[in-house]
Amino acid sequence: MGRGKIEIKKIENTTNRQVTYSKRRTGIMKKANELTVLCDAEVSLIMFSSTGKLSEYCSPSTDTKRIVDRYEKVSGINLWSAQYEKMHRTLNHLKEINSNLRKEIRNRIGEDLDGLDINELRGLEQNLDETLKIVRQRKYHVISTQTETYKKKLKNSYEAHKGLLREMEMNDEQPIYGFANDDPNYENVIAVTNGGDHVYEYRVQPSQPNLHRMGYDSHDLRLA
Amino acid sequence: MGRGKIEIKKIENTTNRQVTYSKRRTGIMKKANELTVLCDAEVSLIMFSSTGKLSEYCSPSTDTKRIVDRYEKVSGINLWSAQYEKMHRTLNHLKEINSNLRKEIRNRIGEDLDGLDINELRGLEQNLDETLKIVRQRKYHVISTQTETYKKKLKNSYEAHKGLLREMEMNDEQPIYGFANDDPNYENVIAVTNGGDHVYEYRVQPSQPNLHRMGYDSHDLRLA
DNA sequence: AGCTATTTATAATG
DNA sequence: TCATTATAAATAGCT
Repeated sequence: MGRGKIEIKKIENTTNRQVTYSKRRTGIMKKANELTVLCDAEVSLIMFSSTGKLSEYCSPSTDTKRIVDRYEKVSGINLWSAQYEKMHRTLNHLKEINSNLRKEIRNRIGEDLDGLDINELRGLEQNLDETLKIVRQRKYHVISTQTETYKKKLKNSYEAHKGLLREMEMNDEQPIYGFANDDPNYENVIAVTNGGDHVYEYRVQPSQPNLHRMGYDSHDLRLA
Repeated sequence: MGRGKIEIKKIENTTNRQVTYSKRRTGIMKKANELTVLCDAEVSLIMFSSTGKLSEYCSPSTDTKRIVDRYEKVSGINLWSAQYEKMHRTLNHLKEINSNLRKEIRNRIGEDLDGLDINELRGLEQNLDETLKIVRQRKYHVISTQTETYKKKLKNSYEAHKGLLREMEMNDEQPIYGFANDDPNYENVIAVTNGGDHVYEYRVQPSQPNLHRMGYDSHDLRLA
């Protein structure tokens, strides 16, 4: 429909193409609107020119989002909402799990115990008792491992020192620095480093037990 | 463009409207395709007739989802993906929290202690110790409350019995059933009910401490 | 669904 | 980009 018939294939002349795009874009939008009004239809028309420019028509009674939603439902083609729904369910599931986890932790720091019956309380008590034993075991293990390390370091230090002294004695036969005897009891030195168990028991005791002020980090128990 | 000019307003005759819809639908889809080919454009056209029937055109080089995604990006109008992105971030955040909560619970049941340093172990130990005290306190409170209730019930029972006996005595002056004396020690009866603390301490001891087999429910600690 | 008179869209041009 | 116009294309009314 014009001064001459044209073949339907890409217009290679850029200017020409853009002019044609502009004219036909207007035309198709007019057609879309006429379809909407005459036939009581809902139409969504989205166009990108070859330069990337966006043009849009949508029936005034609705909006693009609703059309696309309806399109998804009717076509069964799954653009987003199914994924979205699934994610939403996952999200709520996770929230519930987290809420339960927080509740359990609260119980395990001695809060919200009112909801537990006598059997649950007994179970929790025994459980805490067992855990306490395990934690103490672990603590003693760590302490003794550290102590062994210190002992070895100190022993190495002593051996090195003794070696240096011998070297000096060999050089001028006049020892100046050295231990009082040849068999120094470095176990005694270590005893000070090791101290006693009470050293490790030192803690600030808040009047209200509050994990957040303590060395062992508790995660925020409020709901996210 | 037809035998007569028509006004652009809703066609009230249903048959007529549907015929016109069908014709113009074909027309606009042809236009959309011509625009795509001639001008190298991307076009998405979604139509719903007044009867709810869906028709669609989309440029062959792409698909509706990609067009709508691009539409969202370019227009800044937020149909799905922004919400989707936001939800995705929330989901990951929740997963992280979940993981941390599980880790904390594992620590609090004596697992995965290898990752904790000596200070954290000490904190955890003290914390568990305090919680244990609170739980025991709560347990004793529940036990004594229950005991009080039992005492009251038993006392009421006894009073009722005594009342009945008096009634019978008044009726035939020949008591048949009754307590051995007028001041029965129902405290003794209760002592059996109450038992001792050891009664409540009864628990199965699994060789490997495992919360799942125990009375106090622990939530599944695997990642969801 | 076809036909065709007529309207409408638009290609070429200025 | 805008206006004009000759012509192609779309389609309203009819069968």
